[in-house]
Amino acid sequence: MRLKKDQKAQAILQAAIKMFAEKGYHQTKITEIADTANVAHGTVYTYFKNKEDLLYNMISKLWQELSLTLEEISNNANLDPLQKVQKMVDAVFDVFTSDSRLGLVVIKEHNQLRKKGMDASVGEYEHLLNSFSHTFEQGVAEGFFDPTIDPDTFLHFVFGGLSQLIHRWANDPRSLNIQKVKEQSKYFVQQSLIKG
Amino acid sequence: MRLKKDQKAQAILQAAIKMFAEKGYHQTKITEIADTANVAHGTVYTYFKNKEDLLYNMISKLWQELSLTLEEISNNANLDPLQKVQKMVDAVFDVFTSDSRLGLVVIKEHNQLRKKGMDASVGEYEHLLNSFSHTFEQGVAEGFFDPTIDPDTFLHFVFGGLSQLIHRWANDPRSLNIQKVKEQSKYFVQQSLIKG
Amino acid sequence: MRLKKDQKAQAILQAAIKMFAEKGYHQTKITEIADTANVAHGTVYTYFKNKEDLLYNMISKLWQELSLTLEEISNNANLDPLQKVQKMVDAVFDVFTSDSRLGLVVIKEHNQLRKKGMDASVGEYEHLLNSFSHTFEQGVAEGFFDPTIDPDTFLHFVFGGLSQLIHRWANDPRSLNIQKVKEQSKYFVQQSLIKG
Amino acid sequence: MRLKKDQKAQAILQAAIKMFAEKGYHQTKITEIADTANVAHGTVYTYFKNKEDLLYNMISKLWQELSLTLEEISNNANLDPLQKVQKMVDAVFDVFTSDSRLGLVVIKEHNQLRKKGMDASVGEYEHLLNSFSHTFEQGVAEGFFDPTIDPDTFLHFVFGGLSQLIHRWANDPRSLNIQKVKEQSKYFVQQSLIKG
DNA sequence: TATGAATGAGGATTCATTCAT
DNA sequence: AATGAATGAATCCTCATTCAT
Repeated sequence: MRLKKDQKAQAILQAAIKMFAEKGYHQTKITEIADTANVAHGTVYTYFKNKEDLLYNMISKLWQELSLTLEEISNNANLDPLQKVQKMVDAVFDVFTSDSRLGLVVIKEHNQLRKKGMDASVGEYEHLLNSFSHTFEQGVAEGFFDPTIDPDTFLHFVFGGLSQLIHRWANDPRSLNIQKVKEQSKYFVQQSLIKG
Repeated sequence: MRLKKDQKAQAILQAAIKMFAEKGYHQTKITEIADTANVAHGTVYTYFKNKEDLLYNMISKLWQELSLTLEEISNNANLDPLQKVQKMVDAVFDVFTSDSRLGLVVIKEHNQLRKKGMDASVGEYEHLLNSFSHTFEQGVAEGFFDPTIDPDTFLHFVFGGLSQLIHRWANDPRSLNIQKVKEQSKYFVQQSLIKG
Repeated sequence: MRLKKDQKAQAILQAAIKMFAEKGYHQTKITEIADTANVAHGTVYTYFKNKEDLLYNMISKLWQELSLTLEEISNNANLDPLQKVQKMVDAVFDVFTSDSRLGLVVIKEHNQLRKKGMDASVGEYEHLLNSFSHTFEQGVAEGFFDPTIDPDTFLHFVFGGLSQLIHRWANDPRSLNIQKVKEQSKYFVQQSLIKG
Repeated sequence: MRLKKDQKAQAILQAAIKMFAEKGYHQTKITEIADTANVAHGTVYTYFKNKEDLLYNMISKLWQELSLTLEEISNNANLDPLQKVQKMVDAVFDVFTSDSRLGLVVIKEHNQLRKKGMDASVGEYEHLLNSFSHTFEQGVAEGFFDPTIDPDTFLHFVFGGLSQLIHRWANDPRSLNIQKVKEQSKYFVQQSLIKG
């Protein structure tokens, strides 16, 4: 029973991801999500508070996943700071491209939540920032990274860059070779970080 | 008469920029724009076809401006490729921060048009891409830039990074020192481009 | 459930007939129809695509009814051609006066649909025409009717005449004795048809 | 100056007739009429009180013309009652088909005015009715016409029949031979009127 | 008189959400 | 839990009419 319940919620969430990615949040009707999930539209409200809650759920899910992964990387004693940063970039790509539609939704509609002060990512984002900052400081202390770089600025810059690339790719996967893009991105990051 | 007409259209456009930046496209009512511009809501339709046309106008205006500036930089024979790229980054910051609200709208709502195939920027964006690609190739030929870099990927990456930073700043100007951010951005770009 | 559903649709349709007859199609607001039917205005759109669809439904319903009746008369072997025509006139009166308001709407607003190419009646009208033409030809063949009459012209003439009378009556039932009008009409038709 | 003024009013009225006939009253915008008449749309209000006044003008104009003609026929001592009626039918056809578009407007949009109690035709229609009634009574008195006929009913019947035929013809002039239709109509009228 | 920018009343339609079954 | 009929707030856009120039 418990399992079944989750399955239906999952089906609805997946349907919402699909539709939000294809048509955008505002252009997607609850009815379309319900149809895609093969349930009555009233059922959506059994599992989710409202339309925005669907968005909240999928976005925070991805953020949590990413935040957790970055933390693990940050705490991995077997990696040097540069390796950690490289792995972090990999992780961002992996999370966003594992479900390209979900990634697209997060990138496209994240502002939607921000406006309403429902920003689920605030907490997760700080978490993520901390993981990176920690790694960056470690890198500076160990003489790997350029100490004149502001980690906050750098993080936003890189995150923006990766988002843009992933967004392009998700919209038209054939226009970009995602593996090459990933390698190039890691290279940009490395070049920017290491001491000139 | 002609001047007056343009003035009213400008007032409405400015009001729309203000409201779209503050509340987002979908959350802004035509009535609010009209109120802000001190005209009756019907007047909006005297100057603009519909709500989306307002967005189209402001976005394409900024894109055109940027596209033109980048082309000029690209064609400036007095600058070496690295200087050109630095100036291009400056130009992006300048355009997007000259009217922080307009910049915010463009970054936030650009997808809105993309969906409808009204993407005014497609043409301008290609133009912009060409200006950069040209400069990049020149830089490679003259031995300044790393030839393994894909200019397309790099451009998207940098553009994404800059967008993200500007977006953060425009939402809360006190959270970031825009001049420092600009300098840092140029540094990242330079580090990524020049031969390791 | 099925029954209930139809009942509500019927209530809305009846309300629309009432309002369209009283105020005309363009002067009637959806809200008025909904109020008259004691439902929320949104409910109208649960059962009908839009305002025009309401008109379409009521008009095509009456046309179908009439078309069917005329066909039955036409095929009735127990009647001679003149009797058939007389019965046809009766049928027109009966259909249009059974719900005087519906009749009024059909006569008043039929053009509304015609403009949009939604003319449901085109098919039914041809059907009706055929029933009459068939009867007319039979009448000519059997020597009852004047062969110099063009059945098409005659049909339009009679239909126009009946419409006008019914229209007058429906607008102000006390101004005309509908039974007398019916008898007179049948007399005109008979006089026009039979051989001079 | 006086002439010029009338010319402009005429141009606007003609434009309105054209547009109302083509698109119907509600579907025609003042701007379209003004464009067709090659004046600014504000100018329409210099010559006509409002949109409905345009309709009123064209309709009452035609009614007056017809009313006058019928009166002349009615008073013509050189014609017997049957000849008068025949001429009256001719007159109806002539008036309505002289400007087929105006005829169409009158037939299509006459109700529009009736609703608002602006029925310009009330006076003229009574006039017209009187002309016919007078002729009919003369015909009965002189033994030409069937005294059991109610002239009111007959008039409405005939007027409806003629309207319908003219309407069909005006909408698609090639579908009906108007001269034949006229002759047939006169025949129907004659057959209905004369003593069985 | 002529113009056309400005007005704003007016109304159709959508769709997220509720709730009786 | 599941359904989907019912709701009505929300808002865009139209266009007849006015009036300052």
